[in-house]
Amino acid sequence: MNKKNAIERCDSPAIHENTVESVRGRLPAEDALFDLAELFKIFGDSTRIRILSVLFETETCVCDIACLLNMTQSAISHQLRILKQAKLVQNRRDGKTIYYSLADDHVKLIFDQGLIHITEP
Amino acid sequence: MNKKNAIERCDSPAIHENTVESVRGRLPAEDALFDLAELFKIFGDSTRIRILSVLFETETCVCDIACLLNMTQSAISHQLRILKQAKLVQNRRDGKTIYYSLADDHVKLIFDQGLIHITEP
DNA sequence: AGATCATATGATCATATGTTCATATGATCA
DNA sequence: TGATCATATGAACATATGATCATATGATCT
Repeated sequence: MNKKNAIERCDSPAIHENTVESVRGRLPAEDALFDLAELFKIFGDSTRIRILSVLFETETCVCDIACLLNMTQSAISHQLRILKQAKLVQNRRDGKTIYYSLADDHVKLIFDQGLIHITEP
Repeated sequence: MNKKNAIERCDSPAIHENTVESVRGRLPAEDALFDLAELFKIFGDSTRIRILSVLFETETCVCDIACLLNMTQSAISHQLRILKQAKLVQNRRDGKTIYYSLADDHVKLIFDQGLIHITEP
């Protein structure tokens, strides 16, 4: 077995070539993993998590969310924008007021799955 | 009703006092929400997600992970440290080699729940 | 013991991210 | 129409974060 057969794609050549090759074939697509990381990134901020936990209860306007979380309207608005771009929330206008609500049932499922991990010993 | 009864905890006074007060009582504890955001923050990075997706297949040593992901040993080691501190992975030593594996079944459940959201229309 | 291998870690640096401030937009009401 | 209210947004700034580089640690083998 000469050097050409060794896996040398990186500075740390694999120790277990068989394992590496086997696992490589079963990994999810890079794109999916990237998108998944992006999704969790959205959940990975206290402000956004708190906003979502408010919206789990009821649709809420920007102003009320700001009040509930004791933050500025601007900060909340910026984060709502991110949540909306990620399609986790949606909104509707009623006169001057804009109400935000969850876009999706998955959101709560993901949230709850995380909560289980947090609360269990 | 005088001003003292109005909710003025922030620069954006609530429009719907009843809703705000009602929701306030039902929100999860601040600590839990903070921890939850911290948890999702761990998942919110491509490298860590890719590492986890490797470990879903089999326990793997640092070197092999680096090879699989085409990254340096150091970068992987740093991220494994973060995953371990978050108790998402564990490790065992076998001679010079250190094998990492999932610490918890929840990890895959959270991962999969996110994947559902990604893959569904 | 010395050399080597696998991994860990501290410092550094560039980039990403969240909040603030000022201001813009868009709708309602007098 | 002008004033006001609710929300959105751009710029600026401070902090957080991830990769790299150099080096340390810890185990194995001769």
